[in-house]
Amino acid sequence: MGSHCDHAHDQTGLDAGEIGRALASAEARCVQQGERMTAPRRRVLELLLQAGEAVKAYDLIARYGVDGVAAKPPTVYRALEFLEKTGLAHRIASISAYVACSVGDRAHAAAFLICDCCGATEEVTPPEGEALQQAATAAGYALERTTIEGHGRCPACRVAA
Amino acid sequence: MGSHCDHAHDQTGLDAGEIGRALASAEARCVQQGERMTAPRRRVLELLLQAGEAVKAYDLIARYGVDGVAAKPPTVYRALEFLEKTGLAHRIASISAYVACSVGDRAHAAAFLICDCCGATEEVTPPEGEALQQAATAAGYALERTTIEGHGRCPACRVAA
DNA sequence: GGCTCAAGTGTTATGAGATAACATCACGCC
DNA sequence: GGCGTGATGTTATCTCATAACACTTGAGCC
Repeated sequence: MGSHCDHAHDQTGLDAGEIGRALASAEARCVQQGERMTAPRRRVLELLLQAGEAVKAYDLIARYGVDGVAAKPPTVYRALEFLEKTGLAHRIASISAYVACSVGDRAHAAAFLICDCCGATEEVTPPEGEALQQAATAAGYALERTTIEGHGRCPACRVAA
Repeated sequence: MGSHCDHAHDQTGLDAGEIGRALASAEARCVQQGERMTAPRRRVLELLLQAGEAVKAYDLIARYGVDGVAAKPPTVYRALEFLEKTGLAHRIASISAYVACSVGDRAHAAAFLICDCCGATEEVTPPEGEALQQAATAAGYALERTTIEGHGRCPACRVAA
């Protein structure tokens, strides 16, 4: 699952216990915000947590059913929309993929480092935030959300190959 | 062309003379770099310059033929790939659209401000891409390219509505 | 000139990503 | 228990992008 190159990488996915705790915590956050953590939303978040890396929407669709039965696209896209809105997941526009949020926070701006070799993703607190905000202010723009994504090679892929 | 909201905006497209000069300059750059500015590449760049804002690939496909005849998708996508490679155009990932480069430079990193109201786009020099570069270095990543896009409301759309 | 080969183009077909529309269901509220 | 809102299931379709392959063009070479 998720190795696009031929050299070894650290396992990034969470174990079952960690996933259980993350799901419980996510559910608590939802309740606190007056949102509902329904079955499809929980299932999609679970799949994202299990993957531990960015996942394509149609991969989530394919993995959705416990018995290998695929979901219908809107089921997954609606869940993703919800998870994004509540800050539990993010869309990575430059690769059209989705990833579970790795900071325990509520809805927030995010930035990513993406390895073009193995597909690993790392969420970083948006370092450009302030600089981009300044450019926006200078141009008279009222900034509402940002897409900040850096592509390159992760430590493991730099060493290998 | 390109007004998504009902209030007035400044015209952003270039006039015919400016487009002609921009095309000539682009061609000169290509020759200098040992690249060829062929007919489909010139036509797609012309369409981007005429639009003066971000354009969807299939809008370019539809507008490609002088007599309203659409191009075939690969024709336009290949031209876009070339224009991006040479720094004459950029893809804006968060809205799956393309825009002519507004800086006379050769291939370079770019950042954008995008108005969610009217679709206007403004290219800004990547606000000290150093911040993201620093985060990458700290995480051990070798950064190769960046996607930096800010969404919000342009000056005109802030005033109106 | 004429050869050769790499880069570019035309064309068909298909793969991948995402959403519109509408019927039905589940839950909180009074 | 009835009502209304939000969520879900389902079908169909739309948008975005590329694979594959045949053909053409143009620069460099002899």
